[in-house]
Amino acid sequence: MATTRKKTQKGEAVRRNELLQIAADLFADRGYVATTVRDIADEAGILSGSLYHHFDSKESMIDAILSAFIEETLSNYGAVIAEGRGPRETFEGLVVVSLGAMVESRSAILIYQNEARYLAAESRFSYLRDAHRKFEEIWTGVLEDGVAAGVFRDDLDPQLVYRLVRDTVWTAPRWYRPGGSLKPEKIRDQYVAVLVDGVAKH
Amino acid sequence: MATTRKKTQKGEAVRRNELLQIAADLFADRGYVATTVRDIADEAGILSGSLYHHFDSKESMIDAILSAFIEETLSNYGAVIAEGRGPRETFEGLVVVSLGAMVESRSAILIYQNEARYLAAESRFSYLRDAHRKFEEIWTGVLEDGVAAGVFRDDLDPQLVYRLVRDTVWTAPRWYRPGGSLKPEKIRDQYVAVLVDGVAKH
DNA sequence: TCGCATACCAAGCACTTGCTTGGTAATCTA
DNA sequence: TAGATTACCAAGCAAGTGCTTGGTATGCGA
Repeated sequence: MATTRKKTQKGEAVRRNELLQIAADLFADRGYVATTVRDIADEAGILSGSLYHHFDSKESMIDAILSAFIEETLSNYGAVIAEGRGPRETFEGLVVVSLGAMVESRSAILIYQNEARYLAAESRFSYLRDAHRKFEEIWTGVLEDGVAAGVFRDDLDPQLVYRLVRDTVWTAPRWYRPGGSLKPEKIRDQYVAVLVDGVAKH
Repeated sequence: MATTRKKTQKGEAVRRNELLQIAADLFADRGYVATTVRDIADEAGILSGSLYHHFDSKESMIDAILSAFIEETLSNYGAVIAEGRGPRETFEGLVVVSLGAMVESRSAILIYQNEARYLAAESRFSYLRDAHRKFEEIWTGVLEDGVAAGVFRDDLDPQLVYRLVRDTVWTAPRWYRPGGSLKPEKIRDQYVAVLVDGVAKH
């Protein structure tokens, strides 16, 4: 009867997400330009034209991937800030959730790192510039608080240290291998230790 | 006559290097795959077919760019090691020359960062894997020395910290703008301060 | 059981890609 | 000054690109 208002044969959005995951893995692996719609279709076991039943274009695929990643990351950052702890703990929290995304959103991070720069020039992807600015504001805000509170080094340049830390945590997915012997917890602990000691006043 | 054994109308290798620099800037900017031979030729003021008078293929261009960069970097690292100073000073020296390359070899670094991973799979570019291994040996060697000497933190994992530092210094060329208001010396000082304090024992 | 939406296939179009070919004006060498 | 070399142009080819079109088998709701 009709508790489910709409129900298709396989779950309308399920297949779409499957295809997005396949596309994301390929984009991350080979690069967006080097990945063809035929590559994606092959991996999904369909023909290239059939992708256009689910998506307007190849571009709309990377759009969906990047939008979801940004939304989730901003949400995670917001949760850390909302805890309202001290600069040192908040900084550590941002590092931890960034490295945590390495496990859950590895492909999306790699795509964001590799493709966002030139995509952001197109109006369709202007939200990338907004996200970029928000990320920077969050990180530099915490760093400035820490300097003002006297827990971070006096000579710390928030913008430069933000870039250092950002490059560090967002580049780790390049070499991190899910399921490998190098556990994310160990990476996290070493990174937190070095970065926190690096920014702290001694 | 004839102190110059060979002398062509413009200096044989000069034009080749001009074209390589143009190609490097484009590869760095748009990515190797996304850059067409027509792009390179346009920038050089010639037609695409004319490039093949100077180069066998598009691939041989990126080959020449990466080979030169690796040779120079290994040479620079070797000079730092050869000074035979302590782990802390040697570590600092490696950071400094890496960031120095950001100014002189910016495009090559970006290409190495963005394209080396998948190129290394091809036999033609197997030297990339060798270089990668040498880089790692140099950095982890210094880190291990520092731990053994008691100047670096006891819990330091050389391989992980190498990756952190490597990602940090080699990613900076992504946002560094030559000739901009942000001077390389300032970047260098901040990075050295944070990284050295991050790895040092307190 | 009928009508319809879903999820695909088969074929191919317009365009771009790296690269090749045949030729030519300018310069260097003997 | 004659021949060779250099550095390019003009034209185009084969392969591959994203995407479109028209069609079809399958399952769902009424």
